[in-house]
Amino acid sequence: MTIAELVADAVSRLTPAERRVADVVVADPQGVAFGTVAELATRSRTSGPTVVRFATKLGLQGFADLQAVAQTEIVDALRPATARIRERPPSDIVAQVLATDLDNVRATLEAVDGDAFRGAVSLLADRGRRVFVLAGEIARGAGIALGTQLDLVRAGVVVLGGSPARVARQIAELEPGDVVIVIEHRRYERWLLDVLARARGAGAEVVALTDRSLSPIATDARYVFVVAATGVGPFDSHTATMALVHALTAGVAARLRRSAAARLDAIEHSWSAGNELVDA
Amino acid sequence: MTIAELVADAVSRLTPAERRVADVVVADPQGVAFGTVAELATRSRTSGPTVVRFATKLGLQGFADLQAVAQTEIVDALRPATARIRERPPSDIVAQVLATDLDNVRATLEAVDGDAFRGAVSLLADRGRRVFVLAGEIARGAGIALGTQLDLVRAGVVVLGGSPARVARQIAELEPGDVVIVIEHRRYERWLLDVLARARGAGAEVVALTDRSLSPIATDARYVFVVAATGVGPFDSHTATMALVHALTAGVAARLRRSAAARLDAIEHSWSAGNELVDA
DNA sequence: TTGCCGCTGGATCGTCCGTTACAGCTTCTA
DNA sequence: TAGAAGCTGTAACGGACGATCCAGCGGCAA
Repeated sequence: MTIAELVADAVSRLTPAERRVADVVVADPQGVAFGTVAELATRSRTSGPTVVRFATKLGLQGFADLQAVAQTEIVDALRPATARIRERPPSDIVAQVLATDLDNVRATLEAVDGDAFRGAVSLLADRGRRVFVLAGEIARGAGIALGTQLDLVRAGVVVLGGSPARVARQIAELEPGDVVIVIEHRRYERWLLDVLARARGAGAEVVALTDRSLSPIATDARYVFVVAATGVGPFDSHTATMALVHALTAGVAARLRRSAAARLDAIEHSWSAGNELVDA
Repeated sequence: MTIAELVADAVSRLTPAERRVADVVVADPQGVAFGTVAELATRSRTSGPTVVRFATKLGLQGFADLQAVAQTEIVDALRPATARIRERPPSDIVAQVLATDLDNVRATLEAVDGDAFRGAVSLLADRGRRVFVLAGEIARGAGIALGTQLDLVRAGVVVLGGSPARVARQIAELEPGDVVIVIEHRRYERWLLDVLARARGAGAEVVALTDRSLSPIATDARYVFVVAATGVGPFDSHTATMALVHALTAGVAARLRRSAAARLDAIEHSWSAGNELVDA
């Protein structure tokens, strides 16, 4: 039962003063959810008792009940399409993924702070700094996508991975000012945290893509981007991570326009010389 | 300033009990907006004073301030998403990626044919068939994501890659009925087409994720999924590919529910035995 | 004009809230 | 091992809240 419906049912039994309360309530249910009796009384130019009587006329116990209804209404409205879809029998997985990932992408990119984005792009586009991509097992796909694309527009990109020994060797080359971009979700892999700590100790600038702002990954990171990763199955979704990678690489490419074009041309030339691509 | 941002800024200065409060607050900002100090204290297994101290550590006057921030956040969130998108300047790359990738995901998943999806899931969930993931340089990130997640729910998953010799050796093991899932966009890599032809010759069932229905990848494939890959920068977007991977793995996990759970438990057990994950 | 009835808001009550002071406890340090 | 510093919850306080009581007011019929 929404507030509007409750009011509509009771409106014929309301006194003039109560009707003024009803007007205010219907026009601004948020005022009921967050406000007090006194506030509502003032806004409707009535009094506390009138507001309480209005609530009881709707069939509720008192103002507290009315407030609870208003709050429930807001929570329902806030619940993303995801939650509503999830309540249905999971017969159509594709539809669920569609709703979930649209929410994920929207939430993730809307949460991106403009300054942080520009800052991260600047770091990644600075050819004086090398870039180390550090991703856990489950985020490795996104990490490799990022590494691959960055590598196409600038030199000095290293995707950390393989054996611990190999990672140690790779990280040993890190110099102060180099960038570590780390992608990892909760249940953080220990080796990854170790490598990250070592990199920080060596003076690396850290850019973090993670699923919670409170993650240990985000601690002391220069820039943090929180990724929405709600998954339909047993796993997190990495769709939003990929969208963020898309944004970052597009940003870097835009920043490096001239030199990136030259680099792409060179790569292109090398490919066609080897006849390694088919255009069909 | 959102609550998540405030918390992120202060998290390093928080005590353990305060951090428990932070977890609850970040996980459920609505609880702050509508709830009370006592409620938050109970839910975070702390006390009233700890909750208040937490609020002051965020730079606020007290809990009342924190609640006001939470309420503002809810009011903002209630405004339609389109209004928020339009607040960004059109030059903003993040906004462009948001619009583009939302379209990509929607177009891709809406174009998925139900029968093809069920058929592909059946193939991938058939533990009698091995699964070979074949992805080009550009799509390797998505391929690895698919391979990693499939590997968590079933055995016999191989991500083809590395040197041509290694791929040749891997593909030599392919038996009729095995599944090759290929992910590649236009300007197809020659070696990939070669491998694909060889696999088909060996009796593989082919599932293709590609950017055009007329692609050589799609020819003679058992099931084809066309991915929308419009990119903002110089590169294709792989966001929609990731969404499709999400759907496929969720489908396979649902189909293999029992055995997948057992396999996940075993993997989980192995992880925790090695103390390789950090939960914080 | 008088008496009645229902509408309305001021005044008051009890409760619960957020806040603060303080003491017990743990954990480092010398 | 003794001491100090910091973390944490209990207890108490002041204030604000919703609910209730009841007097005043206006409209209406006789």
